[in-house]
Amino acid sequence: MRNRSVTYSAETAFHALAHPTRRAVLDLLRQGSQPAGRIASAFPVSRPAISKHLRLLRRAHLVQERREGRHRLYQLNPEPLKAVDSWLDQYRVFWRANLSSLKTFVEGEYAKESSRLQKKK
Amino acid sequence: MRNRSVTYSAETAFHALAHPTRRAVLDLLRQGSQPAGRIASAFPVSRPAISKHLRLLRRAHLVQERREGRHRLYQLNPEPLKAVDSWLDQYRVFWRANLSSLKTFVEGEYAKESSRLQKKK
DNA sequence: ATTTAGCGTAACCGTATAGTTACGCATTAT
DNA sequence: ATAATGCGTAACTATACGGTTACGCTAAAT
Repeated sequence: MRNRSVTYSAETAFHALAHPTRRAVLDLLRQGSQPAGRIASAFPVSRPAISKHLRLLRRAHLVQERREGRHRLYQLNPEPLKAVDSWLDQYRVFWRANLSSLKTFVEGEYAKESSRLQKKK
Repeated sequence: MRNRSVTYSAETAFHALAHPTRRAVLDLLRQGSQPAGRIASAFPVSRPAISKHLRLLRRAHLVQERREGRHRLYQLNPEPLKAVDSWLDQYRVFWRANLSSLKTFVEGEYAKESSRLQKKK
């Protein structure tokens, strides 16, 4: 079977990652798939609360659900994180560069724009 | 002067990045610092709305404000993105690994847990 | 000295979020 | 057949969020 690679939007991924509990759920799942109840018991909030976080993670395709008897096993799917990674990619050059030289560059850029700014109306 | 490197929490950064407009603002600032008004004019929402987004980005230390006469120049600060990057780092191994072998690994992990799961009360 | 420009903040509003408890539906155990 | 387990969903509540308009302060322009 061919390795069909799907691309996910960074949009839903970023949104899903915004909540600390959801990031912690993913962190937990790095150790292996776990049933919903076990995931819930790892957090100080109620089971339905976790259930809702899991739904959001499912929608973001960050986890996959698999029914196993009366259990629902959640498995990590790291694919959408690639989109986050490539968004970050555009910024790596900025934090890798020497910061003071970056500052100079940025200020230079604004200087260039400055005249245009004045002219604008 | 020493290069004092500060570490920022991933928490506020993730939260700030959750909104598409704020990510777009950062994208805009990659081209160089800009005054608030110019930033606002690049978006279909009102100026106060952008002002609030900028406040959030400021709190996350993703931008820095600098007064220049009656202008307020906003400058990108990529530092907190490092925290996001290192969070992602723990996941790179997962998406780099062959997915089918990852699946096998994860299922194996659960199998190992399985007996413990049964015993739990 | 007034006026205009640039921009943040306050007050307000509708909607989304994150949490709760109550309930219901499968699946396994007895 | 009945009871218990695992887990999602509905209904509800409080708070956060993102947007708006109105306002006010400071800096430049006239």
